[in-house]
Amino acid sequence: MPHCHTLIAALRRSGYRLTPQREMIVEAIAHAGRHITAEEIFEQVRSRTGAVNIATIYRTLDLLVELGLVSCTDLGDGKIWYASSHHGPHCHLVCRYCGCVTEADYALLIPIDERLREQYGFVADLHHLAIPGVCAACQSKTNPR
Amino acid sequence: MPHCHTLIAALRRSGYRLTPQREMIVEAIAHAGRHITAEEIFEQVRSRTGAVNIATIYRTLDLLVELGLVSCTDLGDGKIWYASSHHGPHCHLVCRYCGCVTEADYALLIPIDERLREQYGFVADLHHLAIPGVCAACQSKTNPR
DNA sequence: TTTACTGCAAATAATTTGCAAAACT
DNA sequence: AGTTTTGCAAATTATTTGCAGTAAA
Repeated sequence: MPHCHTLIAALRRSGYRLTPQREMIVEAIAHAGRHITAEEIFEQVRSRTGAVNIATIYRTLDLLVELGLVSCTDLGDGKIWYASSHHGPHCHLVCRYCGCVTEADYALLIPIDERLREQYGFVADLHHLAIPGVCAACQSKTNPR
Repeated sequence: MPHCHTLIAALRRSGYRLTPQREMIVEAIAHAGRHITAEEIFEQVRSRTGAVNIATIYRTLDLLVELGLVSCTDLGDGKIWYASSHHGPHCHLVCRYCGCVTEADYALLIPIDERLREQYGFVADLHHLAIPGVCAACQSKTNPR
């Protein structure tokens, strides 16, 4: 488990205390290998020890995001999805019918990044962009207009 | 006020009843000329007559969205933003510091639209995409890493 | 007159907060 | 020891829902 150690070390280096709760939360995120919600982390940690509170999960996540160790994305489903910053950039294709989320190549956003910077002076955070639409599987189910 | 009449006519044509509440809600959206929230519509309509319920606003908005007369966008601030479909396609640049929202040209998303279709079979709904980042004004306030 | 629509009030659901007790360093 | 961090429970916020009464058609 090398990656969660990096995160834990970063927490320490920033002057924050290492508690068993934080350690377990960090491990849950680092080992997930995908985006997870606060609730999922809560369930996962609770099944290991029983001793955690959902408020602690939220507070720790806020901290990790602020330190830049974890990224968060709003996929428009009312929850916030978290992932280790180690998880490379990509965008999320969110289907409005089945709700499925596909990760797409980040490269196709690069030209947009540049143009937003030039034309609007806007530095976009495209590393976890959520794009709504209809997935390939749901294409046929949709009534053609 | 020609545009709200279009929406009202469309409601009628679809077999829905025209109530004073719906009329006022539709007018609020059509005349806003920008995206507004359910709460804003509520306040606006209430100041005109006092007789509306927030639940009615939500139910009417759901209906209008379903009929395709109104579009809704999640700008990641916990609210849903509504606009008349008459309001042309564009994307929203949402600043994560000051929260300001800038409308950007839709044209720069067209290449992405095409590539998502080709490579992933995903038909993106980019007409009101929200892009998180940092606006020009907040650029200087941010601590350079 | 029929039944779609509204108002009201209570229910959700995810997240946040205040405060006293517990535990890192 | 001293301050950070946690747990608990209550608060918040945006939105939804059940149901009985009201009003378009």
